[in-house]
Amino acid sequence: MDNMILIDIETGGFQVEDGILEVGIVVVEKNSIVEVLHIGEAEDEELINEGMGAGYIFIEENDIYRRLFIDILSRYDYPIVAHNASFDRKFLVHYGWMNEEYVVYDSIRALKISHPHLFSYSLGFVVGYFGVKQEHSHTALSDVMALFEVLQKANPQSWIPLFKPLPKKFTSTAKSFIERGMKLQGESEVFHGKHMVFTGTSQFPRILMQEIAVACGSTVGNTVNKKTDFLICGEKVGKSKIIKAIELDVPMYDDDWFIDIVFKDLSLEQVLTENKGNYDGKIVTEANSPYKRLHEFEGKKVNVACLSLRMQSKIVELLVGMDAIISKGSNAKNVDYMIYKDGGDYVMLKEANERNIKPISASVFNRMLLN
DNA sequence: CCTTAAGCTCTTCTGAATGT
DNA sequence: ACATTCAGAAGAGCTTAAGG
Repeated sequence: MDNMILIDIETGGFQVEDGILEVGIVVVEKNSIVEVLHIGEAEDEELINEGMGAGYIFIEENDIYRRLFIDILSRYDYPIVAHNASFDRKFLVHYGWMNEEYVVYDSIRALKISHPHLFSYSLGFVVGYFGVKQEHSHTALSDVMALFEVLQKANPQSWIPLFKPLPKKFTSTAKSFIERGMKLQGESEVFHGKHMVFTGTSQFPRILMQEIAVACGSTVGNTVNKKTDFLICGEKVGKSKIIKAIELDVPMYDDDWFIDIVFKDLSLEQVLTENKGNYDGKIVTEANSPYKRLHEFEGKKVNVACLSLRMQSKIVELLVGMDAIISKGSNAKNVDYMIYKDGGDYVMLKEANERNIKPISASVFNRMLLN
């Protein structure tokens, strides 16, 4: 993507009501920066490099700044790119700084496609992975400049725009009820000897609709034929079944008609079932692993500390595969290497040199595995 | 020829994970 | 807290083969 408007905002919190403190903007044309703009009003100069908007006043309702931003968008009209763009978009749309129709791309998504095997895609991590120098992280302009550098090095080719925010999904009580499992109660002969076929989606899953029909004395088929007495139609009906029903003069009713009749005699009882969950750790064999085996860790003691649990277990798994000896905890002294979280400022890091420990950030380790 | 059901494909739904 | 993605599961339709 040749032209884009990179942005980053710092806010007062996670919710839109928490307001906007800083906006950083970098306009890019053909891989070069053509305009840089920082919108923010410092209240305390000493705090402004602390990050997360510290030292700045709230500007979300300031019309001069809002116009400044809108002006940039109208002058360039390039797509907006941000790291976790939906977050920035939510704030900017809420305060009328941009229209929700404006085309927005998420750089995390693009980086996931171009570099699929990173441990993390947070800005801090990718900055480390691509060896970008950044002094003041979590300040709007510094972050957006760092994002520019990262994108220069990563050069992602696949950009998929964010969609417009979707309205909240409608979930009826009936629907959430059925998701936990149902048991049919009562007896009925209301459809005794009949043969019926269902099409489309209904308030209840097809299998339950069929079960209800059977409980009422009916038989159930999958295709309409001359034995069929009724075709029960929900939403999004099957074309072929409708055509066949018209052809064979089979009466068609909607699913409400069916439900009204059967629930005069029957009732549904909720049955609690366990959520199965569908997450099973994938088995990664050495043959299909994207990561290299690094022989320099073989038989060495490696300390892993101050990492997120997910990243720690990933790194430990890889190191164990390399026959390294793992030490956990943040006070290991007698080790050969330590792998630490990017951007962390740890006591052990400072002492590493005099203890003859080689420190490696998680992003650099990630890079070693993929090079 | 007719009916049934298995098997395939496509879509929708879901929980978990992840970012700020 | 919330939006979003991901990947697997489930739902539904269509096609086809088998059997009467």
